Amino acid sequence: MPSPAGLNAAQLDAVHYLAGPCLVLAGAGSGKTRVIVHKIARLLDAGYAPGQIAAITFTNKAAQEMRERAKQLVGPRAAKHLVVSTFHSLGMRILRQDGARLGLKPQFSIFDSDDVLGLLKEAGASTDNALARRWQWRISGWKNQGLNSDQAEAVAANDDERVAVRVMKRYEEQLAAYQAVDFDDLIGLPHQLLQQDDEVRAKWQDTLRYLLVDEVQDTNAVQYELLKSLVDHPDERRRGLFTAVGDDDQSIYGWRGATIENLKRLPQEYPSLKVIALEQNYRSTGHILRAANGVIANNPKLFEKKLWSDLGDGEPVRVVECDGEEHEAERAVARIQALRGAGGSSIDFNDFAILYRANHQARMLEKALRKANLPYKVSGGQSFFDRAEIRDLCAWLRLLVNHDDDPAFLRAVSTPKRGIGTQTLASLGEFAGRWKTSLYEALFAESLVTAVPARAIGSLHEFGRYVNDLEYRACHTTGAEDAKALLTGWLKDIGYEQHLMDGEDSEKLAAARWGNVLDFVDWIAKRCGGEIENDGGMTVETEKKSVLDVAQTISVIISLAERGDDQNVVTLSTLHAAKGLEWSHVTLVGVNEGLLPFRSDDEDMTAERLQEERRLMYVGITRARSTLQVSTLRRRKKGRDTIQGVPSRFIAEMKLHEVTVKEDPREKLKALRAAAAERAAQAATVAIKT
DNA sequence: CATACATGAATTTTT
DNA sequence: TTCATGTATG
Repeated sequence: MPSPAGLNAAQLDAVHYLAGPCLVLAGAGSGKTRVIVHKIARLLDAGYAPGQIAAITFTNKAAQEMRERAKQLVGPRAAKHLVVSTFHSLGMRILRQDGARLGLKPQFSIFDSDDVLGLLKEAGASTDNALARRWQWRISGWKNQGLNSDQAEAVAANDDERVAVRVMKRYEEQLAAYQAVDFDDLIGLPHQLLQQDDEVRAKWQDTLRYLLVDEVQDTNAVQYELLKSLVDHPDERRRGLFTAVGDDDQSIYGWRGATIENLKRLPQEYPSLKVIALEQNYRSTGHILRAANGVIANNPKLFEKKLWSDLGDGEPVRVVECDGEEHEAERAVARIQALRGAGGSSIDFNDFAILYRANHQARMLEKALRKANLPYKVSGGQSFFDRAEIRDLCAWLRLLVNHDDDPAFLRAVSTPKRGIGTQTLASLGEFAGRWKTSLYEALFAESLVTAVPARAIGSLHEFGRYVNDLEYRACHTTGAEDAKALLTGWLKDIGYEQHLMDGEDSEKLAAARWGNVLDFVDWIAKRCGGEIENDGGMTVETEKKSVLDVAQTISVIISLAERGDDQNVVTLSTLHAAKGLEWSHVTLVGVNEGLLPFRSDDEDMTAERLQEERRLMYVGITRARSTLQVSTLRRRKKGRDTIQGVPSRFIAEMKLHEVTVKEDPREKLKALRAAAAERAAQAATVAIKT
């Protein structure tokens, strides 16, 4: 019985319960974003100011979507002041404002994982990428448990870990010296700050009075603690004003520190916790949902919850047995062609997704799609901001924001090459190390002449002066037009276009890179504001920002890469990257023992691991709206030999009554016809990749 | 001894 | 696709 707002009974309960802590168990496709957005509206009605309501998500994309939907419901005016942000950007906000209490200047840099890798190699005096990755992984794991290097030392279990602890100690020193933080610190440091500083905690508790947390099942230990320190108000009446939304059955990030313990702790630590389950699924048909329920029923339950749908039975789930990966890819493509052919090509490419466990499985699928001339995109490919040219420019911007950001300095100073070689930089680095200053600071030291030859000093000073001047201008340039002029002037000054031409042997590739650079410039200029946003009739004037302001937020914003939602193409995605998305027609490939559930040779499969794999299967199944095809391999490659493929146990768990489809000649014929029609159509759009 | 090319192998990902 | 390792050649 839908309410005027179109919410069902459970959803209404969730929206209207404001009195205390609330946990919403939102099954797949049960309309949880709707609930969050309506709850925001309800909170506004109840007298909360927009700025007192914070909605926390994991990804920028989710935050953006939530803000957008909130805007539609409560209007742009209120939506503008809502705090809708990721854990990390909230952490950044807290640190920028109050990080000084931890000895952090407001302009601190944020190191991304490549910077961190470089730093760790330095800290551990190693050039081995794989080794440094393992350190990075280990150290991040500790940090996600809330451990610093001293505490990690106590738990280090073997020699490898003890080495990692040593590297971590050195790494902590480096970060402090550079006035930099890594992504984990964006959670850990705010938490530490709120713990140790009552004044700051009181201030933030007063600012953010009601918290809505999306995907709680994905929080790690430190994120949970951060939430607690915001929500545990000393005044009993204001304690625990939050709504946590999540689904224990969709917890698939245990391997990166997310812990389902957090969901168990909630009812214990907040005895008055109101638990509401959203069980009506608005996405999938009966066959699909029953298969999903069948699989997940094999996991132990944390909370009782069973999805149902009134969309009818729909099509049965198809299980397809394939000879090998190539055959499987062909059949996945044939399925798309058959459905499109059957629907008179009225079905968009957008409605199809092929999902797999591991990235490398995309290769064969891409090949088959190209051959069939179907447009596609590979989600989870490297982002716009990972490209070398964009990272070059980001390094410059970071250096402007924080002169002590040494990795940024090193990248900027040699991009493009300006007569400052490794020899000079090594001497400068040694000098800076001796005096415990940043490279940039060292550059202006009088005694530098003792360490670096005069000729090199000239180039260094020139660079330093330029950076200084550029910073000054960036700080005083606001508005899109002026920002663009400044940025293009800068690119010209440093001769970046020429640099790209020199560095690339294919002129076409260089031009493509330059195109990215120009996109990037436009993107920054746009964010410098003065922009009129159009919101369904309403126009909102956003504040103008300086180029430096925008530069400050860059490493936390990666939304440009997500463009392409509007392209009408087939999606290829890992199961992990598919979470939260949905398509009418989904094919799950490689549903074999060893692949899904994944089993590695050197680690044995614990019950927890298997359960997470099962949840992954569950996530995959529940992505589908109307049809689902699951394919298995009769033979699959392992190392250099081919082994017999064993269908995944999850297929049996779906409890399907249908017989496995071996090969359907009619489908093949339909596919052939569709393919012929398709051939006349446009060429394949290839994924955004270099 | 160093560089260049070929061959083979590959969890999952965000900030 | 990318990345690392190994072999062969200069």
